[in-house]
Amino acid sequence: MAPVTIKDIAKRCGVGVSTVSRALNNHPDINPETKAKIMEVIHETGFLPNDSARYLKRTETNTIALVVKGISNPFFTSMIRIMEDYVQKKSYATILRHVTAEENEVTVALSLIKERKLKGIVFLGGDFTHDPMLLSQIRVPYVFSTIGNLDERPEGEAACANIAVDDVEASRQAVDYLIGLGHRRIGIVAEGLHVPSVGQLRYRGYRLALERRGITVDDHLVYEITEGGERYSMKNGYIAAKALLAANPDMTAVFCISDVLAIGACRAIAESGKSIPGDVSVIGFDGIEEGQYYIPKLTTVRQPVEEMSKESIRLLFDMIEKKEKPRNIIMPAQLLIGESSGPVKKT
Amino acid sequence: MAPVTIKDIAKRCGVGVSTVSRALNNHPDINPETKAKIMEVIHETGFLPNDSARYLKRTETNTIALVVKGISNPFFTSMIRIMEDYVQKKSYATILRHVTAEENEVTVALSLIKERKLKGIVFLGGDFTHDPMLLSQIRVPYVFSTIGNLDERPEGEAACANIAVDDVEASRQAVDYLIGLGHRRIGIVAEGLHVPSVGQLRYRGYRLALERRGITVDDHLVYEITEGGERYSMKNGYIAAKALLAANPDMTAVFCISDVLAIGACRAIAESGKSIPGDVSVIGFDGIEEGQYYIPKLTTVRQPVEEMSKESIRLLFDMIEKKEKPRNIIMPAQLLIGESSGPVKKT
DNA sequence: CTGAAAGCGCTAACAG
DNA sequence: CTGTTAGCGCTTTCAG
Repeated sequence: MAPVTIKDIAKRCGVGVSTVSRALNNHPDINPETKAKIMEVIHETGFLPNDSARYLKRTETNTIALVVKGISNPFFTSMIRIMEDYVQKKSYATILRHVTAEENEVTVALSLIKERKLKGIVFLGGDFTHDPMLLSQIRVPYVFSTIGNLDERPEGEAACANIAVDDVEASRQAVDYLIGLGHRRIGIVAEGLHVPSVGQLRYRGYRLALERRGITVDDHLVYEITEGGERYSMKNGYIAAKALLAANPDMTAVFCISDVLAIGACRAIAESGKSIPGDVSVIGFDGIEEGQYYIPKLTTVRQPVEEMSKESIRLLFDMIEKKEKPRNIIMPAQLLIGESSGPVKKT
Repeated sequence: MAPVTIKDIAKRCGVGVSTVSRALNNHPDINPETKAKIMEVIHETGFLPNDSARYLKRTETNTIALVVKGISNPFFTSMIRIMEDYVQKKSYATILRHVTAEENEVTVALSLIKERKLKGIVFLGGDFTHDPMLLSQIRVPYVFSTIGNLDERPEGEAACANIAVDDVEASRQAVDYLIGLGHRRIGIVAEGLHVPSVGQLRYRGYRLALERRGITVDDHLVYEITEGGERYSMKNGYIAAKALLAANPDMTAVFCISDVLAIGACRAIAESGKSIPGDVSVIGFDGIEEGQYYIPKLTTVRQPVEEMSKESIRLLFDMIEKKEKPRNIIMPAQLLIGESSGPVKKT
């Protein structure tokens, strides 16, 4: 059964295909009556235009793409929603593309640009560094959102638009807050320590806080997640905290580089018979909604999701519509004090 | 800057376009040397074939689609992963399509089938009932997964393949377990009470449990979520429990029709100064991983995610490859006893 | 306002 | 093994 096409509609209406196309695309140059009749037949037959064919032919569309790596991360979920809303207000369409851990997000973007004739791209999550050759092939404006401070990137990528919090400084403050509470034996659950990554930046903040306060960094207190696949998972946080606890009975606080990890860590601590924050304080990073429903409510470094999302889109449209140059924007992070942190227990 | 096409590659290699196409698609009828040379040029130029054009031309592809409504629901996240793996083992490609609350999943599926020449569809989440006219237009095998027991569906849809747990019975057992623990004043946080939906089935199980034990159903203990958008959210669970608690000081247990709701409810109970399960027991539904990291660990009705996912794909392929008829499969749910439920406090 | 005709980039016969 | 050719379904000039 051949599917119904624009030709069939044209035949049934006794008009040419171009007229049907005009009806479909809300073209002004069409008789309202003709249009009404065509639309009726379209509904009757349940005709759905073939997007592949449309995009193949079109030379430009008002569409941008959100290319997301790690879609299961709840931190991104809310950003996606806000961005989609905001793009819609600009009368642009959004296409959401999830890339797996194995795919290269730049390649995926390149492919989408060609096929969907995109006006711009927002990258959410994903790798910190990219092949400059590949990157240079992107001929439309694009923005990296929440992928770490640009200044930390290799030289070649300095021209990219970028929006993020100052991961190093925000982490430093979080750990400094723990130190202020009297903690000295502070663990960290991190990832990507030896490659340019958000994890590395946050780890650097951790070290910085300790060093400035004259506390020696003890490698036994550093847990690096190396497990493949979804690194930022509760399970990994759980495993990490178990290991840290076992190796450091004197540890009184843990800084986790994401809330999801922190939740897993809390569970491990609770299971070991210790109380939070009585025996061990826990701090996360991101400020996901879930953390506020956790018991205890998570202390965390809150990234300004709403503003970052809007700013990402704003920046992208500045480049698309006003031909502005890529900018590098640092957003303020905020330490959100919940119930998972407290003063160190007097001994 | 016109993007590089298959023609450019052909020209640069001094071959015809069809030879390039053959190289691209691993066609056997091609000289290995020619192919190697073509592939080299392809990599050099960074050529990416235009999928729209490919799919437009192709008459069939070994592809199935996962059409998911409510992608932020963690319960689906793991199912998606398992299904994708399993489909890959069958040497088929998967395309994951997220549909928003406003979109109609059947329409989306219809459009995908035409464009991507799909062999089959799995619907995950989404509406319980569909326009039979629309449904009948789907000309490839499809399976509804975790969308409630088919027997409860209107007559016209009896021919659909369906995989789910027995929502009514599983809910009945969960509530019966609470009754066995001595609870009499049991609240429920549900959704879609008056429309055919998973929520309605689970609510029916709740009523059934009470009735069989001779406990009168008290409408004050029933909270129906009506808030638009994402209904299954921690926030809604939180709001619901707050309301139930305020209206029923004597309530000693709450059955939530999803784990996400249950987590929100726990937080509300904890904030009201009551203890879980000391003062109030909480039971969820789904068995998401997150629930096992929650404090207290959630008591829940666990859906067999792994088996349901595999069975969904197996069923779909039985229909695709062996031309089997649609079947209706009921999977066993299992009450997973955690730390959020316990005997009613003696007064 | 409307129709005819020319492709978009690719695959799939069909001849060599 | 390889090149030529005819469209896939649609949008878009370009003439009416």
